[in-house]
Amino acid sequence: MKEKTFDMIVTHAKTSGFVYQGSEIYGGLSNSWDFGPLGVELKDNIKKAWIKKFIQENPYNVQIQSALLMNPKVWEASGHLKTFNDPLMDCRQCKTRHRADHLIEDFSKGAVSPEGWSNEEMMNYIKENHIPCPDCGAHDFTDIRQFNLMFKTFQGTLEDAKSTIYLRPETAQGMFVNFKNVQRTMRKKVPFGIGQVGKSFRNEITPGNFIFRTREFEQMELEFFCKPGTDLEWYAYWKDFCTKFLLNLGLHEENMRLREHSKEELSFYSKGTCDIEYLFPFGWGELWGIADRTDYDLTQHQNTSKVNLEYLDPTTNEKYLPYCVEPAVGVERLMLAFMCDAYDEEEIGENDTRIVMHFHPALAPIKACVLPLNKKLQDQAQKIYADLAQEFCVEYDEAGSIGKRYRRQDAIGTPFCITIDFDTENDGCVTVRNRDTMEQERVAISDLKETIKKSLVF
RNA sequence: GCGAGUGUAGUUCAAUGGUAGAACUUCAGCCUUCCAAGCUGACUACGUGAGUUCGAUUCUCAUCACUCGCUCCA
Repeated sequence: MKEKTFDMIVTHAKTSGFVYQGSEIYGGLSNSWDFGPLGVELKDNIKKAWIKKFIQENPYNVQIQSALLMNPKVWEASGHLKTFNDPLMDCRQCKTRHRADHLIEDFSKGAVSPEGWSNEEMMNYIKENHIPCPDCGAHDFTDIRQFNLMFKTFQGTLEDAKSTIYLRPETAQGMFVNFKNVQRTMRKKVPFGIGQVGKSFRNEITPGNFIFRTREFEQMELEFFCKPGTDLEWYAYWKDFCTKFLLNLGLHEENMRLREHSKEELSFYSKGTCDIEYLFPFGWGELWGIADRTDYDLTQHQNTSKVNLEYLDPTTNEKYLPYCVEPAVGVERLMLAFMCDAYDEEEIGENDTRIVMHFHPALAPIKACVLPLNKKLQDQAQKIYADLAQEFCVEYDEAGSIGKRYRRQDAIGTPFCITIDFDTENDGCVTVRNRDTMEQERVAISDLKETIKKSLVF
């Protein structure tokens, strides 16, 4: 096996129909990506897998789809308007960038907390105290510039401050504001979870690493509500659940690790957070964040909205705000991990290589490709193709030698190649060739669907 | 946003102050009875804009995009 680099994977994704650069014919748009036919299938399969395991097969959870545009009060309550807003300044000498509030905190060794200060106040403090650049020691900062990580837009046609709204920076708040609706209408008892798959937008200062960090991205989040005191149990449960989910879909264990956040690293609302990390070719990167958010979010919304969000436990008659454990993962990020994990460039024989994407069949964009050994067999082959296409995403290919067609499917991760030969008409069988083992097996046409179906279980 | 670098077919690479060659890919045809065969042919590129020049893909500037680093990352 050849060593795989990130470049190889990115190139392969771009040239084989998984991902295209966004708005490419206009010179692109910074860090935007379009998903090609195969990319959409892969992405959808990942989402379907998540929904299957987290919602459909799970007795506790239901899913919702909340609006991308929400009342701005939501972001006031969640803290996003405050903390998604960074005062940044550059050192003109060494060209490094710093957060003004961090400079003040660090300089005063925590004695001064600039929380709630205006930019002028921070700027004045930095000047009066001659705070140097921590990297080069110079006193030559640019003015503070405010970086808001939320995408702003306007509701209605009038662009004034009153109509300012934001694209959601996470899907989670949709679940919190609908906590009561779901609990009541679905007659849910704590513990229960609300999940959502949907797009979020963040004006990241530094996006990059292909589709790893983008400004527009899709999340799969679960907000799991439980009785205070049982949260740590559930926290452990979901950590384990997410890990197994990835392993069952074929992610290599040696490329995964669980990293518990240190106390200093924890978000202000969180009692415990851990990341499932994946070893990308560019290094370890966060894949799945599992956080014990306590009752922070429901408390915030209850206080801001003045709506009582307490849950009445029907067996004990206790009233309380449930605690919340949140496993949150980005779809594109997961997709990238699966692509990196599946990518392989195999050397077979002398001067012969093939690119293989070893996707789990449930994730593979194309489940099978139907190939007539010879063009004379196309009628039979097309019939089989049409039949399979009713249930699965399959392809038909009659161009080039059989070996070449096998390789084409290997490169996009198709688990099965179904070859129709001159015996097919007599014995009703076809050759099924396995992507991973390259082995061939005679299978009756009537058993094809079952063979494919079996492989999709995870 | 700042600093450094990069920008020629779909991909990987050439050449050149007088508008560009190839390999692979793709497509069509011939051939072909299970792992990138062969033959014939076809499509396709100097990121964009301006300047210098008789003439710019080549030089200059701007712009856009990408890569790396920094700040950020619920």
